[in-house]
Amino acid sequence: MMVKYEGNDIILEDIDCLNLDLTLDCGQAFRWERQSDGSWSGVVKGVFLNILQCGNRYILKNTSKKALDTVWLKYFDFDKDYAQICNTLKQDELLASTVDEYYGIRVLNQDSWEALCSFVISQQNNIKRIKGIINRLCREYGEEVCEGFYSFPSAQRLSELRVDDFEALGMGYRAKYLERLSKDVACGRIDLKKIKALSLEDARKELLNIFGVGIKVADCALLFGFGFYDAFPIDVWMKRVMEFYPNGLPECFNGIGGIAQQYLFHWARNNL
DNA sequence: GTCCAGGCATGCA
DNA sequence: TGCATGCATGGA
Repeated sequence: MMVKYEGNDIILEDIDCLNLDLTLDCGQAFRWERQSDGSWSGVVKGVFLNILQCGNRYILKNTSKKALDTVWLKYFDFDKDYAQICNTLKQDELLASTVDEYYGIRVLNQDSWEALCSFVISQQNNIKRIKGIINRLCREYGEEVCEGFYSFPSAQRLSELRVDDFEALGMGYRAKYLERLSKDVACGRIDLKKIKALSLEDARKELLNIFGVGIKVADCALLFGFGFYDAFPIDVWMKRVMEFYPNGLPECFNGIGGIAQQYLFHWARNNL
């Protein structure tokens, strides 16, 4: 990767395998908004970004080296060798064509608190509605970082709310899950940093103890928010995909199953 | 009107 | 341990 600084903008070049349109709108993150010029705007860890892709050139507008180093390098996982990962995954017959067709999907390194809340909300829900609920949550209880763009509210802030407040955002029966989760994280009964340091197996056990978190939500949180690239969430779409793997998942998925999953999920939603 | 969406908690066997 | 059922909401 090459980094250039032009005024307040930062230009990144020579990045392999990052298609912003696919990555920011494939159901792993729910808060990025596509602008009329084709760029994407969003807030991560309280930091705003507008980013435009022109081929293999990425323009980060009006940002800083500090933001790049502390937030965006990790979020987009620029250190990971995706070319190599994609080659490995293409040993699988189904992924051989799928990876080419949707080349450039990356698994984002999201904030664990935001990811956990997001996927609790996601259960038995569709992506459009999930986005609406999360946006209302941020607008009501987050802080405005840039005009019209809000941070994801902290557990501390959400712990002050009552179940009715969550219901008013349209969360339905998931309101009670968010209410308890916020209070448990705010008071320290659930320690997300500690969970992040555990093994995949132990982290999964911890998440499964949370009210409103089952296997699917736990695996999504582990993959998208806790850095476990081997987590393999199975939702209604992936259940359909699993029929293509009657003998179990191939060996080439080992350690990177979650990335394989993201390509298969996208393929399933477009083809099944 | 019915069915479905990045499912889970609960009760029961 | 495994299975059936209820659950909020809005779009198709």
